[in-house]
Amino acid sequence: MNQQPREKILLIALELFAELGFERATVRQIAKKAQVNVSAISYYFGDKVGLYRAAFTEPMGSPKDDINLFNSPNLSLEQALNGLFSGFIEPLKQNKLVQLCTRLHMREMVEPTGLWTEEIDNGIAPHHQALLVVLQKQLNIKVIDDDLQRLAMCIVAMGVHLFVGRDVIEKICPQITQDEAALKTTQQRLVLFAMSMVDAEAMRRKQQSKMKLTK
Amino acid sequence: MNQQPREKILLIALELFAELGFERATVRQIAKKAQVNVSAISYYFGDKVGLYRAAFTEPMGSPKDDINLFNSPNLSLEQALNGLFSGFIEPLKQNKLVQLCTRLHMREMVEPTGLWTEEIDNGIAPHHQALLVVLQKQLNIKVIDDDLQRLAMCIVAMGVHLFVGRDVIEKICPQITQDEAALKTTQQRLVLFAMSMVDAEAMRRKQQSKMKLTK
DNA sequence: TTTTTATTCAAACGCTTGTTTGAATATTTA
DNA sequence: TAAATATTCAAACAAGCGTTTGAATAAAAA
Repeated sequence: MNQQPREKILLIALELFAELGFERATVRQIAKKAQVNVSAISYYFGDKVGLYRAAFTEPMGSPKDDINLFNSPNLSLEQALNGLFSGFIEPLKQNKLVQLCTRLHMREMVEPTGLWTEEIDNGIAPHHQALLVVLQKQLNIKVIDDDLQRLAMCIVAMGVHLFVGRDVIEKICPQITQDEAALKTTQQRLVLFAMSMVDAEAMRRKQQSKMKLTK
Repeated sequence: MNQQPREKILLIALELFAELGFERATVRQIAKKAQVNVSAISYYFGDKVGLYRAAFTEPMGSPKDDINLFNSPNLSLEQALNGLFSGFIEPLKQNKLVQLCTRLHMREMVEPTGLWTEEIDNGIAPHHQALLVVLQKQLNIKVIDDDLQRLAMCIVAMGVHLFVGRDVIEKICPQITQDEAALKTTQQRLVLFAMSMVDAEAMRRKQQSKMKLTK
């Protein structure tokens, strides 16, 4: 019976950290809701930071697999973008735990506790790099330049906004994420828009090089 | 000499609230940095919440003017989008105070204290509505539907991401927002991408209605 | 069973928080 | 100048925080 209270604390902590943030969520509150004594937290996790770290790290499986969703060499641009955006869309329809995890991660963006910089290095930066390579291939560019960075950033922005702008979306247009059908359509639109952006960038580069030649 | 200490407290509070958030920024810290006694805060603002409210509200002028940047009836789509995105880009190059205000506002998105919902109603929703009307005109649509909402949301997402994704941008591609020239180019790209998205949506609608006819 | 280990618990600790107090000082008003 | 008002200040307050304690209890090992 070692696992039971520890896991219970961990889940409740995840909930409260995600909902309230690190400071607002108190250890007494967590202990009470998890129906354990306050000291159980120190007992199992050392201190509050240790608990936060565990809640932030443990529930999520290793995220190394899903990078292949848009990284595989023989993927079309549309397939790659679908893989990219499904990474944003899927959590929105999956179980509560995943939602809590993502919410906690989003929280780290504005309220960095230090784990966020690790997350950028280990999670986001590789993803972004993979996307850059996909776009680089698609646009047939030799070196990754600032404009490609801009394109990539704008593409991921649409996915990120589904989480970060959740409050706004729920107030202004909750329909677009309310159920699985709506989310599916939303994903299709994201892919469509991203592809149109890639096209626009390709066109712009063509015109730019033409301008250089005539000059 | 009534104004001096009050304004000083207000500015320091804005800085610390923006940097640390409401909880982490303590009144003692604010008082010390503003070189006033702790009780001066209660004296001028009642309590910490009152100070936060003042720091959140007072420094920003009324935002009713800039909605016309993309709302005026005789604007082209490109002009309207330029107006929209300049609202995101300008703060990034303007003085520190505006940056602090926007950072504080962004903070409210993830760490809502209640002022955020007001902000959505009074600031964001009207802007979004205005954008919807612009897009509606451009696409020649009778009623605003979910897909138009998706388009609008994706467009603003690119602007929002410049603030929300600041940490990521500064780690992965700081060049795209580092100086005024880079920001100018970034704004141009945002407009370009947004227009391509509008085009894509127009095309999609055309094909969709064609599909319906043939069916 | 006895011993050892693991877990729970109420209580307390030290610290920081936001806020208040009441006297001291500066400023304005009469 | 004298009275009244506005502002500053060090000190204290109660409350909540994360954490620790040491005894009580449960579980496992001998």
